[in-house]
Amino acid sequence: MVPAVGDGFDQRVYAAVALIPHGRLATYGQIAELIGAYGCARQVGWALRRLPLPSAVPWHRVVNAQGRISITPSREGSDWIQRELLLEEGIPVDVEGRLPLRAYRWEAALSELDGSALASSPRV
DNA sequence: TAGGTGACGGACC
DNA sequence: CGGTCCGCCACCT
Repeated sequence: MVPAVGDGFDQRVYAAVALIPHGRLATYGQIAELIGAYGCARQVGWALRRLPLPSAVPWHRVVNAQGRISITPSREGSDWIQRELLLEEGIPVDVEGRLPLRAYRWEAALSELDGSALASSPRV
């Protein structure tokens, strides 16, 4: 169903992030590509920034492609909260935000996309 | 309207 | 490894 209000972008980002399994990780670019917005990793970051906390969306499972939590003052602490949440899920995170992305990276399966809000993406 | 900014990514050095 | 640069695109002066 198409969202009644607003830009579907944020909604699609949240829908994609919601698919990330517990204890697994995805990158901003990965989420972007997943919703048919290849190259729009930054926009994914902004969408998560607009996410009111606390949230049911597992936003903490999204990290950058360099395998580290994006730590910046503009997040006003949500970056450290992200580290805490990941540690709780069993993912070892460096004090500098570095983590073993290769080992915990989530590979999205087409079967998981079917029927989700992502289906509204243009067919290739 | 123009220009600076950023929860990014990839190429280079 | 780490540091820079550049392309990217929506936001915010």
